[in-house]
Amino acid sequence: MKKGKIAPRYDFAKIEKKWQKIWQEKKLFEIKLDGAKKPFYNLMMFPYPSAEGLHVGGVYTYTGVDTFGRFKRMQGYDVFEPIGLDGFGIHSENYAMKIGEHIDEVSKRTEKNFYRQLGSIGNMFDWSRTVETYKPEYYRWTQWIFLQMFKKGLAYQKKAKVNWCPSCKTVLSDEQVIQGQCERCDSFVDKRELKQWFFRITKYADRLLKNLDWIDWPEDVKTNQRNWIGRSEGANIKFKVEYTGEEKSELEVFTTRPDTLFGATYMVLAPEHELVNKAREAIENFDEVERYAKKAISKSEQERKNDEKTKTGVELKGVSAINPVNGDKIPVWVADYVLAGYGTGAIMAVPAHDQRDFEFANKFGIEIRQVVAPYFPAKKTSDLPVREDRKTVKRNVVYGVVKNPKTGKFLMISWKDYPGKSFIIGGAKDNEDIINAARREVTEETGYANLKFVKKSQFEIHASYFAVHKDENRYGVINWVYFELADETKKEIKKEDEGKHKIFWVKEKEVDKELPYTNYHYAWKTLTSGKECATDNGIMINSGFLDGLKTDEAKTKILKWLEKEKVGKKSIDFKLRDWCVSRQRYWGPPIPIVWCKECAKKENKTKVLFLHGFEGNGECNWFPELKKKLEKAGCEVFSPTMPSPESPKFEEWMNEIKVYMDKMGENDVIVGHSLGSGAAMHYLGRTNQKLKKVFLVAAAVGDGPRRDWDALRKAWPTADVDSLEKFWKHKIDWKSVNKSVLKETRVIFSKDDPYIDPEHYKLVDLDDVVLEKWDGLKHFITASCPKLTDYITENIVGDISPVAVPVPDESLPVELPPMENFLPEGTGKGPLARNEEFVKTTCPVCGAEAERETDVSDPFVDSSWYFFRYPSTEFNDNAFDPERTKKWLPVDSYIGGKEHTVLHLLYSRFVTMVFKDLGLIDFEEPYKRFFGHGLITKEGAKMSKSKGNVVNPDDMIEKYGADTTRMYLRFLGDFSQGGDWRDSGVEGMSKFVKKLWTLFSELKGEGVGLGNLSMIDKTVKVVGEDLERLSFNTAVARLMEFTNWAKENKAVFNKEEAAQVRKVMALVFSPMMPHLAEEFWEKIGGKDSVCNQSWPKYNKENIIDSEIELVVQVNGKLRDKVVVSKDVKEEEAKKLALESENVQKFIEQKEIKKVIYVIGKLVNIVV
RNA sequence: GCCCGGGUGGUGGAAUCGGUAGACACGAGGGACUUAAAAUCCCUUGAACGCAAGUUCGUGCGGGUUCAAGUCCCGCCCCGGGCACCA
Repeated sequence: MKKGKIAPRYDFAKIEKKWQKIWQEKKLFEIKLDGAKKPFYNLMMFPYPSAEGLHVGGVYTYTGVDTFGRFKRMQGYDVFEPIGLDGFGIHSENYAMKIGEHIDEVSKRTEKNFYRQLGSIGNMFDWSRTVETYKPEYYRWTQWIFLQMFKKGLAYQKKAKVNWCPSCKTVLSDEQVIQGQCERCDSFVDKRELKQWFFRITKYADRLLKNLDWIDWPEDVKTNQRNWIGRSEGANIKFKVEYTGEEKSELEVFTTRPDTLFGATYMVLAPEHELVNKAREAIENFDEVERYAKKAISKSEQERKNDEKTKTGVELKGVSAINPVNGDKIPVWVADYVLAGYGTGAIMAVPAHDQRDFEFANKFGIEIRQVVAPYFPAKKTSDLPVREDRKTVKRNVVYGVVKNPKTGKFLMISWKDYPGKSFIIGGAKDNEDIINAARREVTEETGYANLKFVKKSQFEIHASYFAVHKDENRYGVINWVYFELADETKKEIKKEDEGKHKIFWVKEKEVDKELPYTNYHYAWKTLTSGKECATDNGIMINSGFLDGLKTDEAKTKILKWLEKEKVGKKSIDFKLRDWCVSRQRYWGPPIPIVWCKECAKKENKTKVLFLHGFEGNGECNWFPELKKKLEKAGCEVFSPTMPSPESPKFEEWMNEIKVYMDKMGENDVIVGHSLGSGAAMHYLGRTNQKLKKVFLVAAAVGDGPRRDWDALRKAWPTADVDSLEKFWKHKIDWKSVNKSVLKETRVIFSKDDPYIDPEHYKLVDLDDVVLEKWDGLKHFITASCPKLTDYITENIVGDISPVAVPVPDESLPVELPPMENFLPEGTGKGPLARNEEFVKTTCPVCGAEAERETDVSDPFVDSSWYFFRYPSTEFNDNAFDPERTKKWLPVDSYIGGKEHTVLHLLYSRFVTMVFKDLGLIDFEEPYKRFFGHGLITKEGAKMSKSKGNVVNPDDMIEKYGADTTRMYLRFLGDFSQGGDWRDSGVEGMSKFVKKLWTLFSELKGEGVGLGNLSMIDKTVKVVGEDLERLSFNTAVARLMEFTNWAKENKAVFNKEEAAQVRKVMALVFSPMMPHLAEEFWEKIGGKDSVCNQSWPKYNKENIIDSEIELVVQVNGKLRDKVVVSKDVKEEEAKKLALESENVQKFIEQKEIKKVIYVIGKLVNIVV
């Protein structure tokens, strides 16, 4: 360096500010979306900013995406790189709660700070098109999407068990529950049954799965999605169920292994299964069964987690199922290892071939029947494979396994011409007892005579191989028999057998190592572990017409049979559940639904069932009057006459009630009079039927002993009091009734009722019960009773559940009202329910007073479509403009963290498919290419505030500048794997950048000329390739090599060479260090901006060196290197290699077997 | 338990199709410049043996295929992430 010409200091702060200002002023990154010739949508995952500011992990992603985007821009694409933020949601809300501020204020501050930080990292964001989910301009369209879903039947409400954190007093989404515990406070979550809104994503399960076959995504991400969707192919099979001697009903199961049907030895129902109650009369141990089922259902997540390992269950005594394939009667159990929500909530258990069934059967001593034999066909690498041209002979084979209890060692044998050691193998004649056969073989071959039988396999193994000595294929049915040596007495071995084999005693641990074939390993494993449960494919045995088939063939055949016999059919099940989008929180888009009672009344279809009493009928008393009133109000009324009302039979009445109840549902009502009331209670106590309300008029529901039946007989000589008494004395299951009546029970009685003592009503054991004590109406046997009929009509019609009316598209958005107090209360309703002004509204259809839905939607809904909005932010008539969307979507490159690869990607794919089905777009996969990057850690540990090892991007940018930070982040590891942040690493990078800065001004071109600039071509080529496949760390390494080369030769370059080096330097560094590159570009007098330049071209010919280094190996080991011309002939190369001095040492006096030449790479001499 | 990643020097990490293992860095050691330090520059740096040329070993462990294995196959171990009684 010449004296006095010291290069100016690298003042990154000044340079970076300067260029950021210029970019903004020139609007360089505000792409003209309509005019773009080569649109390239460069998308990063929607930031979910924390109020604490940008995380260095965020910088890692965004600058990585930007480096790729800038490279694409230099390749001539019109790169659109939008930014926005996903600000709604529980995380922001919780943070605001924690610091005791209002979420609204916090969000404003967060947004400002976040955008400021993002402005400093040097990305080419288009700041004219930001999107924030909590702005009404945006969530208006989120709500609009909800409405389209609703209108298509894809959004619906249902009661569902949701995660409830007792400490946070709120509902949690599945992803906030980690191993049964609340993500925030670690309390164990409960399950609460609440009405929730759902999106019917399951309808798209097949499509979501199938498209994975062709979209350009990393395999691991696709696998994750496949597992989440969880498709399993199998069959639904119907089993007849018998109890109390008759065939009563059917039980349908789902199985993925219909081929194992012959091995089903019991059935298992989920505790919630309806058959548990349906068959209650027949279940001999119903109390026990019920106790078990109820306990299992009410188990908390914590208990479930604790009990997971142990299998529990109760048999339904008196109930059995009939296996359709062989007519076997098999027991039915209820157990909580069967889940109500999957398949049909019931299984056929095949303990021999399912791990869970196996454990269960072992515990409860249920038969285990093997129907699949593990199959081991010989492979070329071990035994000899079957020869098609030879006959096949079946052979029963025994493996005699002998242990010497004194030494703990096992007896093994080795044969000539036979690899490894084995157990004592022998054949058994067809009728021969397997134990005797094994005993005989052991004694014949080893001489040991006193063997104590321990156990034999429950399980046979099949193997096929070609037996050379017999010139035939053998098909072995193998069983093992396990003995212990009683003593070491030996008999003499036959002369002819002597010398053919040797015997050994081998330690238990080493037995496995000695065994040559997989079938031995398998046998040994089952023997030592006791787990004779084969879940893999194999050959069918003990299975009638399936015998001998392989698993796949057997599946096909049994499916055909099931369909032919009409007892089953192919069926596909998914693990994917519908997407719960309700949140009982404040900070989200209100769900745009209005609940209207008037509309409900207009379309009132409430069904009402009248149940008359003893000696009554469907048209008796005040029934006709009530019927008229109810029908006028739109109700559908059933008023049947029960079988023989004058001598009522319990069973007959139950069956008759069922006929009507089967037509009724959750919004319907029963009106019972006298004994009819009692009948209703009995019915509801015996089924899972759900009803809205029950009216019990002059109810006959009390317990028996209080009644004086003899007195009644005397007072009422014409009546069949015997029959009445019998009916009356059945016990009512109040708990079950409570579950059935969703809203309330109204009991109406008169104090002067001659038949029912008012004391009876104290026995009504219900939760929500309204007692109406009236006077002077006796037993309500009167043709007209306006007081009663008006009361009931008003109560039914006035209490119709409102219907969901969608807010009209043009009334959107339903704005989130400002609320001083936005905290959740834990009542199961969101904070919006407290805001009367918000709740009270008018129905958009009928104009009547109505109430707004108070749930808000899941933030995942917001982020499932944001990329549609970016290109269309200026359009206010639709969520996204069709033309714009056609031009810019699907997204060309989507980059984001792997942690979101399941839910977010799946949801946005689903929403895109719905858009397609709505005719809004003509593609159904939103992302052409997805790339999941890894996470960065700090010195090997996860960054977290509590550990105090968080890297603050602001600090880094202040200390080292954005360019150096960007460069270091690119260098610290493979983008897909993530990397480890080291402070010393940034320091090193900082030194490198300073060096580069100095070098750039030192390249003055005052030398004589280097003559060969092929390094430039190589760098341009390789760095370009690396950037294309997002291999940033190697690209940085190449750039460093290039820099080192330039530094070494800085004094040699002539003027022209130096100029070329400087120009390339500005260009190739620009995707990673955009500010610095702009500065370089300006220094060399470049026009325009460096980011508008093309990626440099390289000359292929310059890259190929005229001379190459050829590696010379002897037996694959490096011995020498020779320099040869690039187009050296094979002969010449081999000759040169053999002549090499060092090679001579290794090949002299040895025979050269072979010389291998790999073109342009190496010569390998085999001696 | 199941699924998906991963395991390479003192450290972060390269090695794209089975073909020179350790690119590029950090750190460390030695040296130069300096009164000194910082900064900068130069050299060494997988291990063992050797004055050296060089040789042997070496990519979690044990086998195998191959002229040749970090890379492919079989069986394990460990770490990280996800799912978890899904029939």
